[in-house]
Amino acid sequence: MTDSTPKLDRYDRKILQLLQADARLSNQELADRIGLSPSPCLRRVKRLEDTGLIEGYRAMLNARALGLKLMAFIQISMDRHTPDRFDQFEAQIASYPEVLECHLITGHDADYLLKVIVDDMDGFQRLLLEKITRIEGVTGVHSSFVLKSPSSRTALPL
Amino acid sequence: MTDSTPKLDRYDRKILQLLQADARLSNQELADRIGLSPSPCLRRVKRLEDTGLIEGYRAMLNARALGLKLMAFIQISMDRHTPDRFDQFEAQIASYPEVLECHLITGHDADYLLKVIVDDMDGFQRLLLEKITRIEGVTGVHSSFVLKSPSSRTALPL
DNA sequence: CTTGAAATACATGCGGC
DNA sequence: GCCGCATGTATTTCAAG
Repeated sequence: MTDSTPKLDRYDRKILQLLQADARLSNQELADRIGLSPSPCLRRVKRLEDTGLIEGYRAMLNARALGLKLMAFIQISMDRHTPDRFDQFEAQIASYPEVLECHLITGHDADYLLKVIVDDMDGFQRLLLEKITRIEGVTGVHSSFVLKSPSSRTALPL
Repeated sequence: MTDSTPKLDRYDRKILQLLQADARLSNQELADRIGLSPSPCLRRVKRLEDTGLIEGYRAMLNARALGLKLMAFIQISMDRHTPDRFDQFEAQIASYPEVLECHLITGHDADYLLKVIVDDMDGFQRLLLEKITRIEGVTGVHSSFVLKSPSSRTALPL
């Protein structure tokens, strides 16, 4: 589905690396740095966008400067593992902007792992008690608070 | 440190929202959409960049299309909680591009939570056995594999 | 793929409001 | 603080080699 031709030569890889680091590079800059002229460079970027390899360009914001001082991971257990339970849970979760990530996982007693970000403990409490634990089928919840994040990349390894 | 004046009016918020969705918007487009002329719009963007509220602009890539088919979370326990142990661990971890995130957490028996991405189980095994478990002080490791990620945002809630 | 030229769109600074 | 214009620059898009 999301895949296709894994035909990436060194120019494509270079393009991806550079755009992962700075999405606002102009085509000229990009062409210069990969050692190609602007025309083929732009064609490659367009192709990478069209094939879905580049999914988009995002500004990364400083969470703390926005007052989002509390990050946490929440492990969720569900009562039954039926498709409708899961679908409903996922739909609800998708509507909460505080939930940055939701992963269905294997490994221990939990079914989902959520990464959330809120202003403070009060915001966390509201998210947990008024939203997450009220979703049908949620039986267990276990929270871990983030003290610090020594590393956090958006760039995938090439 | 990273904070400062939380003085964000509706224009600033709009700018942040739009750039979070599409970092490649031109200043003109941006100005149009927030209902301001290009000059003050650009001034605001620059200010948001200078104050560190906007940390950068990144291209988001499709991991699966790059052959990165296995994502996992790894919980790490350390033998002793001394600064040098932690510093050394964090420095090592920072040098592994497969580790997308490393969080120092509270909550259960683990000290760190890592989010990693690799090609397949073989790549995971190598990362775990040849790199992570060899770091001094690592005593416990518990892995959870991601089956699917129904939601994954980069945009922070405004 | 490259070069080069034309047309377009852009960022930026200044005066006026 | 904002606007709108003017200017110089950068960018895209074609053509042809």
